[in-house]
This record gives sequence, structure tokens and C-alpha cells, in this order.
Amino acid sequence: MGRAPCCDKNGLKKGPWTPEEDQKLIDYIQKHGYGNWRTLPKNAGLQRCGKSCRLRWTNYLRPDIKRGRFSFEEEETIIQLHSILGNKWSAIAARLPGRTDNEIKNYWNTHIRKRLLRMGIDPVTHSPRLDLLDLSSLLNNSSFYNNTSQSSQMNMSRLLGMQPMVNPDLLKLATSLLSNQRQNLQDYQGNNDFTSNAQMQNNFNPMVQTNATRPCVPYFDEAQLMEPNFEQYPTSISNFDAQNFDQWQSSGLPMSDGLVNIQPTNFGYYGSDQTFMDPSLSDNSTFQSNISSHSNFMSYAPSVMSTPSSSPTHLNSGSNSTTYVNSSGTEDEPESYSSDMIKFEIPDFLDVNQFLLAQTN
DNA sequence: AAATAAGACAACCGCTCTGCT
DNA sequence: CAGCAGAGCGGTTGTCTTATT
Repeated sequence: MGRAPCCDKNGLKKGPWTPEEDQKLIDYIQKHGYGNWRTLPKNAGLQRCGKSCRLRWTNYLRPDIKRGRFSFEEEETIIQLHSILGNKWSAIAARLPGRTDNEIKNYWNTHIRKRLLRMGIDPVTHSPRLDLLDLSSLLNNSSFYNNTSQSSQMNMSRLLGMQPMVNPDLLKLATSLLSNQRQNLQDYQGNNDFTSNAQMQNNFNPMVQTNATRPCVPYFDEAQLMEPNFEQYPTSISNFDAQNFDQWQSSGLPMSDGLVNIQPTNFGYYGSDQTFMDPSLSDNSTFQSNISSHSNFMSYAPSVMSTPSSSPTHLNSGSNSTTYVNSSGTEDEPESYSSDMIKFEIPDFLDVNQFLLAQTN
């Protein structure tokens, strides 16, 4: 049985604040400071509950609040932090001076979330929505969760369409991760009625957890992000390079959720364009860490703001199967950036046209 | 011009956490 | 340790504004 709402008491006003009420609250706090919110309204002569006063002050009247549109950088920061922290709005707000958790939450729900959805990106997982590409069923049908590591490797490489290029070590690592995740899945399913597709993608889908489709965000431990001294960690994810990754690993700091980024050079949230040598290859060919440019990995740039302006949509055109999706659809938001373009690399064996046809029928 | 729908955001509700007794 | 109150958080609702028909 919960406590009765503080505003249940008779005579306490609810709803929008009037300028007079605002002024009373401001005057009182300027004189006496804030503190005991329960007694504050009475002392300030307000017919409001303390909770309402606190909310009004912290979300609206506080002098250090920055009003107005979110800037490009702020939006970028919100997306990046949300990919790490999830709906921890207060933690996100702590990294955005002058913005309140409520404001960020509202902005997320009304702007960013919708934009990501339009782009085919799951706003919860920050990964491409597999329910759109129906990759999950494809994974199941291809015996992706096969028991033998060898066949898992084969399936994975086949799925990713990169068999000739992949580093076997990476594949091995991914396979062992798969194995762990499969175990987790079994454990989890044993205890839960587990039906949410989004959760499924978030927690167990190997396509999501490998760097191929993850938004290339280093896996900060949440507690570290909560630390006030955030500067010691790379605030710009794209600056988090291989060296940082090595330091990160050697520091012994935990990877959250048991997840590991397979390719440390691909930490750029935008998808960096660095290359590294694949020691497993006898010749001098390089393995593009920016998978989208060479292999058939599917990659995407959640940070769509940085992409150049509009290009025509073309699907599955050409051997490289580079697919541009103008996610903005019919609605072009005037704010912040010039285009909502994202770039997908679709494996050859996925017939996107067929898929789109099926979706429209 | 009026009615309606959609969008945006302020405010509320219920729950949890924390500190005090 | 339990109970209580204050404070904070995240999800949801309500209200106002703007766009569309």
C-alpha cells in the first residue's frame, strides 16, 4: 500500500502554474533558499504541495536552466548517453548543463525517439530494428544457435557474408560470445515470460552485440558514467580509439553485460574509416574496420546528423548492395541537420526489394 | 472560420532510495 | 532492524499550441 499522494489534501491546487505563483516561489527561494519542500509552500503562501513546488523549481524556474531548442551537440550527446545509460534521464541531464531530466525526456520522446524509429533504428537498443529486416527469423532458420562452434562460425560468417575476409580469431571470439549469450538466453527464458522483441534484440541477438551492428559505443560501466569526473572517459565516442580501448582493457574495468566489442578500432559512433591489418591474411590486404565500405557487414550510423545531405534512395543497386534509406520519409524536420540519411550494407543473400515488396503487400 | 488531429511540453503519479530516529 | 518522512526518478497524463481539413 503506497503512501497517499501529497496533493490529495484538500485545497491544494493542481495544474499549470500561474505567473503569480511562480513569482511567490521565486521570491521565497531567493530569500530563504530551498530545502524542506513540504513546508515550503505553506511558508511561501502557495496552495501547492511541496512536490509540485520542487518540480516547478527544478524543471522551470531555476535560474540556471537553459531554455530553447536543443543544439546539435546536445542532441548528439543525448543519443550517445542514452545508448549507454538508457532511460536514466537524470544521469543524462547531469551531462547537459542547463537541461533538466524532464526536458530531455520530453525531447527524447517527441523528437529523437520518433526520428530513430523512422530511420529503422530501435530507440531502446540503438540498433537497426531487426523486426523490420526480419533478421531474427533468418537467424533462427539458419540454425544460428547451433551447438557446435564450428558450424556457428560458419553460420555467422555466412550470415555476415564475409567468409573470405574475416579474421578467424574474431570469429572465434564472436562464437564464444554467442555461446554465452545462448546460455544467457536459456537461463533467462527459464525465469521469464520473455516475449519482447526489443528486449530480445537488446540482450541476446548476436547481430546486435557484435560491432557489425552495435552503434560502436564503447561499453562504459554505468557506474563510471555516474561518476562526476566524467572527463576521464571519452566524451566524444568517436575519439575512443584503439589505444583507449587497450587502456580500457588493461585497466581491468568491466564491460557491462558481459559484452565485448570485437573490433576496437571501430569505436566511432559514426563509423570510423580506419583500417587495420588482419594478421591472419598472408598478403597485405587490409581488413576494413569500417565494415560498410568493403565487406557485406551491415552497418549504420545512428548519428545521422553527420551524414551529408540528401541523396536519392536506391535499394540493392549494384554489386556492393549499398542501401541508402532516406529515413525522413515525407517529414523533414527543419531542426539541427540537413538529412536523415543512414547507410546500410545489406548482405547479398538478403533480397531487400523482395522484403520491401512483402512489407507493402 | 470552425472543427479536428497531431505535436510539444509542463505537470502529476507512483514508486524507490536515502537518511534519520 | 523497522518505520517513517523527504527527496528524487521515470513513466504517464493533461493541457496548450499549431497544423490540417
